[in-house]
Amino acid sequence: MRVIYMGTPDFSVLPLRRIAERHEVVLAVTQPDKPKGRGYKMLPTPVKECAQSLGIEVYQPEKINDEAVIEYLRSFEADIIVVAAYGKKLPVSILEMPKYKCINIHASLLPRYRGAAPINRAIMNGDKTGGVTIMNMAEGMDTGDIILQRSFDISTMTAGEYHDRLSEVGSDAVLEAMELIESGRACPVKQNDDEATHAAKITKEECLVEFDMNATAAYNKIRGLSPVPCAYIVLNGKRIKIVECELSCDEGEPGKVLCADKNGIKIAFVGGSIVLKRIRPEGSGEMTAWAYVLGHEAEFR
RNA sequence: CGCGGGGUAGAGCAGUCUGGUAGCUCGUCGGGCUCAUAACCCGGAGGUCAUGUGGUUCAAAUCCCUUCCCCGCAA
Repeated sequence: MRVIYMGTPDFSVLPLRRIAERHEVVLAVTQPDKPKGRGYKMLPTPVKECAQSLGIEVYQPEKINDEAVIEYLRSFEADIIVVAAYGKKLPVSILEMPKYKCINIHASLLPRYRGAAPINRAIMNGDKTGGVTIMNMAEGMDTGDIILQRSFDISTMTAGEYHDRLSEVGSDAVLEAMELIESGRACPVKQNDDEATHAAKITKEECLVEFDMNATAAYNKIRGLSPVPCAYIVLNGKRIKIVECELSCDEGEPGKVLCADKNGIKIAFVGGSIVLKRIRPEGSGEMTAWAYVLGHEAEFR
């Protein structure tokens, strides 16, 4: 099939590669480069980088809902448009454009976790099962009919691990869905809107983990925010991001450091405690919790 | 030139303000104690203090300047 692929972040890279192996990707649409990162350097989006390395033409319109842009897309005469975390809402004129319309890879088991941050939210809520959905795109946010879903256990994953797994599973699923569509065997199923939940964007304020919360909830929150944007605590006045931690049954006065040794830094929460394993102190890179203790002995005596 | 922190032994840090023999904890190597140990005791190795044949000085990790790299914030 002739495919137009639309996507932006890392999540969208693997599906693009896989699709390009089996189909003719005639254009990759991605967000414009923006000055970002330290020193406001202009950085290409991950999808742009990938597309260029594959020799696929890249298109980065500022505004997607624009007559000239839409005409340009139409000129490629694609059979299908595949969208994976593009980052902007598409107008109906694009959704209806190709013969096989637009399909989307969404990182949740719809109708749960429609919206911006399905991966993080699923882990933060302590879900046991997660997965990916391939659907026909509709006007509403992630409301399209479901072509197929793939689910798996996520009860011990971090958001980062879940993200990577979703990217793989999503790649296989989208190829399968494309086969179904091309052979006319796809039978999309309507979503049950009553079961829909919304996965709101993560705010910075949410990343602060306070000691008066339940230990299990804190554990889920930390996993759900790792490795980005990354949960943090304030210990001895310093912000410390938590990359990896474990749950422990030991109890104590919330906020108290129960022990700090080679296993990590154990801090009491409500109804249990959290053992910090790998952390990222402010102004410094990632290190083991024990290494941090060695360099800040006075604080842990 | 968006704001800020940092580069000192394999790891994490102190020392820099107030220049004057390079320190701490861990690891590592050797030895000891022990039924035994990740515990304890003794000893050792390991640094051109990121960079510059830079500036100031009798003397620079420390003060001034150059370049490179890393990180946090913000987007």
